[in-house]
Amino acid sequence: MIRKRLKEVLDRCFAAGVKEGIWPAEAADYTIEKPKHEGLGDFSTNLAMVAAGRVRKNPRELAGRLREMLNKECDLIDKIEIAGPGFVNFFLKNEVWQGVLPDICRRDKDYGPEAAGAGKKVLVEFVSANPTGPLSIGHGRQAVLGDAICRLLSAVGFEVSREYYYNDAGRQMRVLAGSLRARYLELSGVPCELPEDGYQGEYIYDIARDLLSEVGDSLRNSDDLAPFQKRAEQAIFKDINGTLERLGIKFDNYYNEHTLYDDGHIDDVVAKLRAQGLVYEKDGAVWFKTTNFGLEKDRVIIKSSGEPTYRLPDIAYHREKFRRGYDWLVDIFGADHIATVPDVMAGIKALGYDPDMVTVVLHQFVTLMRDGKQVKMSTRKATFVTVDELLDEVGVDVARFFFLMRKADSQLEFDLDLATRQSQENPVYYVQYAHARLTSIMKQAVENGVAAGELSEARLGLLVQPEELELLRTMAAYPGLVQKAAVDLAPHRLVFYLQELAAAFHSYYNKHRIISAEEVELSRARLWLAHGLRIVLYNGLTLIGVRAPEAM
RNA sequence: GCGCCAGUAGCUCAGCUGGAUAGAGCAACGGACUUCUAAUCCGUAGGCCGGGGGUUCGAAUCCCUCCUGGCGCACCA
Repeated sequence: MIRKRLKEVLDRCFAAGVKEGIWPAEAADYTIEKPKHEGLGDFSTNLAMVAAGRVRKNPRELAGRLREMLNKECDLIDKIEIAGPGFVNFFLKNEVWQGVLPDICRRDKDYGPEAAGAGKKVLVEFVSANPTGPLSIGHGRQAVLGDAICRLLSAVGFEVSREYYYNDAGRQMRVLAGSLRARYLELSGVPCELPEDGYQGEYIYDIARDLLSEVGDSLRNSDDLAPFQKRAEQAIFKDINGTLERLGIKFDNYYNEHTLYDDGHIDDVVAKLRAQGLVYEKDGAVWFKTTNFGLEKDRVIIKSSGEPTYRLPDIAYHREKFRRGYDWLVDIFGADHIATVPDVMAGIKALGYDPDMVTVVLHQFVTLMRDGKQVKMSTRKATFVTVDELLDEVGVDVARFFFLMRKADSQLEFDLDLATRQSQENPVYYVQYAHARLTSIMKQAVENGVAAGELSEARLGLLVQPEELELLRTMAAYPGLVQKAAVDLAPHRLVFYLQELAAAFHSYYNKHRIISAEEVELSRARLWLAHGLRIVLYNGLTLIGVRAPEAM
């Protein structure tokens, strides 16, 4: 907000300067940012340096001209300094910062970004785990990441649809059904080996036990895998959905790969590609000429067995997403799925759609650390830790916060020792504690008869301590930060911001008293500051799906 | 061999569109509770931003190259 106001002033001066021939119009790509170090002002611009680079003039001289022009604009700016190689630093008036508080308090839960994406429809696909077993830690990261991204996009005005894509057919599911059948037979007294590459997890036994107690041994002589497959899928989806519910995640739609076959989309995609000469037969299989799109080699889309590979439905699925009329498609995949991305993009392009409308967020893996050592996980041996087990151990708030602490590109080391610590070093509690503390102060104030009074009568000009102004500056940056985090699909920035804001508050709290019977006016102003802080913390925590407790 | 991601303090990681003196948490060390919640704070220490070249007013950030780690490179998903 404030940056925007300053930018308008600066743009006006820049335009005037262009007219006078002081700097060229091409220098318009200058930026305005917050200096890294204290004492360099509230904002800073590189305008003079960018311009000087174009016309071979001394940047400090141009900075001087800029300052002269800006000196007439005094409603925001208190002081202007020229520093370093030619930065122009702005020191804004305290009133500017104090002025953000009424805005925050009045908007309350609505305080945040403007709806820049207004009306645009975005489809976010995430989790998309096939029903072959419980959600693992990696899925957990993806689920929370995807959910946070959705929340952010909604916050900036996008119309968000959350979709879970799954496949309940094919080899994987047959193996799953075979595994269940084996366990079922074993439990009903018929010795039976797991099929090759079978699912070894304990959860298969659980499903088998339920099945046995329900239908008895009536399936003992059945060679048909269908009832086993159906049973396994139902049970596993129930489990997955239970986990997602615990995490506070809801999907708008579950898209079954099978509908792509039923509705003829698979055949149609092949026909369309074939019509363009992008498909050929070799070794009994059907190949897609991905080399036409700059890729290294062609890929099989229909196996010699007649079964499509995952690529074909993936392409058809993405085409359906386009056809359903979204403005933006976001896919969230684990790093192990990277190989599919170029193939799908090639397919989309071949079918006449714009791959630039798809953004793929690839996230790296999660390693669990316990007692300073890595917890070894293997899906095959079923030694993985499930999201459910993690939630049992650390709770939803901690799990969500930890999953969001790293950018998607980084591998995430989940430190269970740190996560389970109920106090001190745990960053989740650190932020939550700030909110609880603020709540407690507000309550305390009422009990002591030092109520904040009317906002319109509060003397916010009394908030002149460096720590207070710093808090106000940070609070003012919140909407812009959320905005940027949303369009960049980077929720970790919000997590870092919240830690920063909490730290600034804790520090302030230890240095200054908010409630004071002697200085009533100051108390009132500070209580409004506390109120505003509480709003920003609450909104930020809510946006990442972490609770903002009133007491701890 | 090829592709993607990463390499920043002892450990885990931020660092947005290239900006000024490189940031946080944890761990370590030394302090602060008769006071609004000490799940807190203050202070100290800790760095060839993997190496080497380049681009420019200016590089952790961009380009090239090499090294290390992770993940891919199926007629699995």
